[in-house]
Amino acid sequence: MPDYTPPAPKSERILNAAEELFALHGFDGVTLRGIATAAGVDVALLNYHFGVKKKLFEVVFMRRAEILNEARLNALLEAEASSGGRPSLEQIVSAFLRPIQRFQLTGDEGWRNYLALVGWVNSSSVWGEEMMHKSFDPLVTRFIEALKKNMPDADPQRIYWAYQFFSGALTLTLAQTGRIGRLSDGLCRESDVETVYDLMIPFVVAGFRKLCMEHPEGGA
Amino acid sequence: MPDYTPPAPKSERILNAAEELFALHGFDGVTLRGIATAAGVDVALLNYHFGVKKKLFEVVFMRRAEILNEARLNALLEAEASSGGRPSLEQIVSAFLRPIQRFQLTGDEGWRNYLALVGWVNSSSVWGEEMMHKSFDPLVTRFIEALKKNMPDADPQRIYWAYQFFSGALTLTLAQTGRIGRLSDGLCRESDVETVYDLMIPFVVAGFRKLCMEHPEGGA
DNA sequence: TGATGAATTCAACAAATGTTGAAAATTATC
DNA sequence: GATAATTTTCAACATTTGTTGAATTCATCA
Repeated sequence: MPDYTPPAPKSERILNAAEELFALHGFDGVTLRGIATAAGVDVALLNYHFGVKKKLFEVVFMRRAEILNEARLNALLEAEASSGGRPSLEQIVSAFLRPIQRFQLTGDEGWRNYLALVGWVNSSSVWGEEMMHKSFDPLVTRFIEALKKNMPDADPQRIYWAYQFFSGALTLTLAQTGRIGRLSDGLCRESDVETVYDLMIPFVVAGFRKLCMEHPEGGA
Repeated sequence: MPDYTPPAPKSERILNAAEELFALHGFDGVTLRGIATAAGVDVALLNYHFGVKKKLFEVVFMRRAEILNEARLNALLEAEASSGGRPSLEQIVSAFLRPIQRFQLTGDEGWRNYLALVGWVNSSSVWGEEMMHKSFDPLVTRFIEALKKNMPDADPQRIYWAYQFFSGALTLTLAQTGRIGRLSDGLCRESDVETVYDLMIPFVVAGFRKLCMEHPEGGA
């Protein structure tokens, strides 16, 4: 007989339904009534708990961002600790990706939806920028510092660009568009979380090395 | 005194306005009245020329797809011809990217908007899939065949995944989110089309090499 | 039990949306 | 220059949208 007050389940059902629908259709493609129906509550309850629509979206977006940021930061700190402050490129990139994989491997539908949502927001030109900046850029800046330290001779511009390519490769995969499945005629599945990061990490690391650790005149 | 009948300018103004607004806000974030106002025409004209909203979007999306596909195919054919049917990895990747750069370098606002729109659709889970598939996958399949031929010993799965990462890196950059500018504090600008492909090509080529041309047990 | 406050639903609002049919204007054809 | 066809606008429609205030249910606790 636990004596804690269980959190109001309906407000969480709203957030979960909103998470899924926003991930599928984006901000403007979702109606408050659609969320309410999916959550099995009245429309007015959304306003009662979370205010206007945009505020609801922000709550959904921030809810798991902090958890993910903390997991990533811990992974980076651990990599730095276990390497005497000199983590390898693989370790840095892995610290950025493996926590995501861990959350996906739990099978939690919510995390899958959330990560697809991040993929969506990251590619959304107008107001995705503000939200990505506020919720992720502090941590990203920390990772980029680690990259700069790992490659002190690299042109910072190249590190930023390599990160941009890295970020694009990641977020497209998170977005769960199903395109690679169709393109490969079922040979590859985006849901194959077990192996995708085993491929993404070497791909990205090789790109970083080429871009940041070789001189431009390095050969054909 | 030219005797050709000039194409109805208003229907093109509609397409251009729609192109820009869809690229900025996505399908559901744009209203027909917003497009009509931006184009300086009446709302009903959109239905008259292009039918329902989704049809208008498809026209916008297909309009430049064929041009881009043709330019890319020609670039690939040229690379194959100039190499005796054995283009290098750099040549294949360049044939995929340089035509995009060429269109961007013309300074044509329409192409910039269109390419941002492609970036948006590519990351959009639900109905982006169908449109990307119909308009781009035939050409993409052709490129993947060239990649397979270039790396005959590679596991096809790895080629598809490497292409997925490639595609993500490209489309995030096309999406023009402005994020890298903010992250790098103005050091890098997405609009710097002159140099971004000079970096993207070696990044991607190195990733392909690592993933598809080395044995999995290849070293730490 | 009864009273207080929070959580939830009901009903409805004004505004905006996609779409359409008829009228007006423009262009092409003879 | 009259007629037909195309293009464009006008005005309005039925829905849907986000949002809100009042009413109702539920939980807490003296």
